[in-house]
Amino acid sequence: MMNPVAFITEKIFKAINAIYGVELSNELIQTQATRKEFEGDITLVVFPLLKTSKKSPDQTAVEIGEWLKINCCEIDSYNVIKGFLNIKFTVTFWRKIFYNIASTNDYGQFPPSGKTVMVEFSSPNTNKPLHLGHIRNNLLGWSVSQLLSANGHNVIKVNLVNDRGIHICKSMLAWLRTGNGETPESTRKKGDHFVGDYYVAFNEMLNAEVKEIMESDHVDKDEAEKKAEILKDAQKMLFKWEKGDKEVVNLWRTMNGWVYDGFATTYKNLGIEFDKTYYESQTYLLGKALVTRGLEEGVFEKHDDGSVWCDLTKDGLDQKLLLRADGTSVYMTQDLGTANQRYDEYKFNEHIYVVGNEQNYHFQVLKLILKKLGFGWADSIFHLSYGMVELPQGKMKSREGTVVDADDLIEKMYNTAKETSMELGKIENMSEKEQDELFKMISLGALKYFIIKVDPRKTMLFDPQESIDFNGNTGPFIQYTHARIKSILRKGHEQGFSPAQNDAELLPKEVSIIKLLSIFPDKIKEGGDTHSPAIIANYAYDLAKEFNQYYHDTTILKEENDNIRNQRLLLIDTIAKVLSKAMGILGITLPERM
RNA sequence: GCCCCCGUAGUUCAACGGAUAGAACGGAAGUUUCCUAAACUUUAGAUGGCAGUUCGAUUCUGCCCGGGGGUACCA
Repeated sequence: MMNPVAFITEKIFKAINAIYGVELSNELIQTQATRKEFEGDITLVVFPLLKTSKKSPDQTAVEIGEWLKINCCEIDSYNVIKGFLNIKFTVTFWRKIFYNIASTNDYGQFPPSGKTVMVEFSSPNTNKPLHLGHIRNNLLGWSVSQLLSANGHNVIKVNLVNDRGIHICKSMLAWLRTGNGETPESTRKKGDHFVGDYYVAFNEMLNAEVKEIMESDHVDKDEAEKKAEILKDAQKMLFKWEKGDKEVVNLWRTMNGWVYDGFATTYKNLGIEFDKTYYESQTYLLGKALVTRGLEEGVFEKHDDGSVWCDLTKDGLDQKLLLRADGTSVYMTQDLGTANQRYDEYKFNEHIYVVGNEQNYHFQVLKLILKKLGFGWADSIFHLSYGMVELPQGKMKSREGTVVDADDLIEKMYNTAKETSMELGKIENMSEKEQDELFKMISLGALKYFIIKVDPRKTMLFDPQESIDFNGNTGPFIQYTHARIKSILRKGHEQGFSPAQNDAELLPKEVSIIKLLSIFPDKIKEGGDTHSPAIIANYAYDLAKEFNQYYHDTTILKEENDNIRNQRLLLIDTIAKVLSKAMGILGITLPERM
């Protein structure tokens, strides 16, 4: 596949070698797309080359430009402005690039790299339904996985379900006390919401009891919580669970089952699936062996009370607890164990954890300890740390009831998509089923694009009202663009036209679209390297916008010259294909009509 | 206290150390005889502050101001 940037970089390398007799490292050859206000396609920044040329910026630029023009037939002309060498390729060159792209199957897909990448994401607790924060996690995890696949890697998507612990016991206890034997079926509730409601009920009971104790015993909140019977009961239940108590385990199984049914629905609605699901109840004991080993090797130390620690003060960090005084393991212990297990299982080249940035410290420590234990693959762990999602009124707090529920949100988006589409009245001739699919497509496209287009590392603001906007830099804008292209192609086909490559002339706008198409693989690569699907999202938007402007001031179907018309049809057909591939990576499907 | 992240138009987001800091929404004014106006065109509007490094700083360094997160027996 010919890439204009790689092509010109190589030519410039040769030019410098010929003119100055120096073999320059590629880092010094800095190119960028030429700004619209100047003539040219690709621009060389000559400042880094001045040390080599020992001449003024303009002189250097002219010398290189002149050499290129004489020695490369692909270069049409050049101009120099303030130390920037603007290079313009011939139309023949661009046509060749265009032809390559148009005839490439699955353009943007890299050949197999032989690398295995594991991506862990979602990682829900089983005591409450998924919320907006999980949605960002899920969408990120999914799109990064797709992006890495496009880069040719063998991707394994895994979920780690936190299905054990005190929080689950709280829901269980509340259900035993107030549930009256109700089930999701009997109440017609989604399983995860059903269980989540008992978690809320538990906290209400706890708060009531704490308040009582605070008043009667005149103690503060922390002290009162320690005395609360209901909390002790929950802890007893956890103890029973760990001992394998039959009744407790059965209840646990039943309630978790309800939650899994609910999760499955939400994942399906989001279009997300995993290759493998790990359950913490099956892995929480892992890691203890590693602690023993670390103790033997002197990497860890045991305190007088029996707790085990890793001293990281020499690395500029704190002391880290690995085993409690009672011998039970903590989060870190489990993660050490599961990472080790997964490496043994898959021998991954990279393991990405999609986890919020409040755990930056955790992953810093995790990698460090794995290294201290002598695991060379510790360096292949990458924490894809994403920022929080905030609401207009501030942070989401489950205690204050300001969480945005995932299922509610999906439903609201659906209804808005429906209303808007109905108002526009362009879908009357569709069947109910087609309409339903379209509304789903549009609402999910809006939601996914809105979240993915933001740099993962940044805290983002989610305004439920504004996110349902379908204008501007949004998913539906791109979907609409795709539907229009398809519509034009259908119409063209009806009239007996078909997309075809020939040597018809290319308009400047067409060249700029081809330029944009030619950098798609670079964007896939960049997005994969930086683990940022946002790059793909913004690229797709640029492309869609470019099409809209192009279509506005060019004739296609009415063009009388067969060659020109067919070439233009091929161009927009190629745009549709690239849009489809790009959005597919983000988990967004594009409609044939809307 | 210590450690980490962030601060860009009224708002939400962009910008490998590169040219005159880009979009979108919202505001103002326009466009509908190739598909489908969920579109297009024009217009006003921003780098928290002070130094430093550099040919060149939103980007790198230091200090200050403002916001968020973490911080040893929660996950």
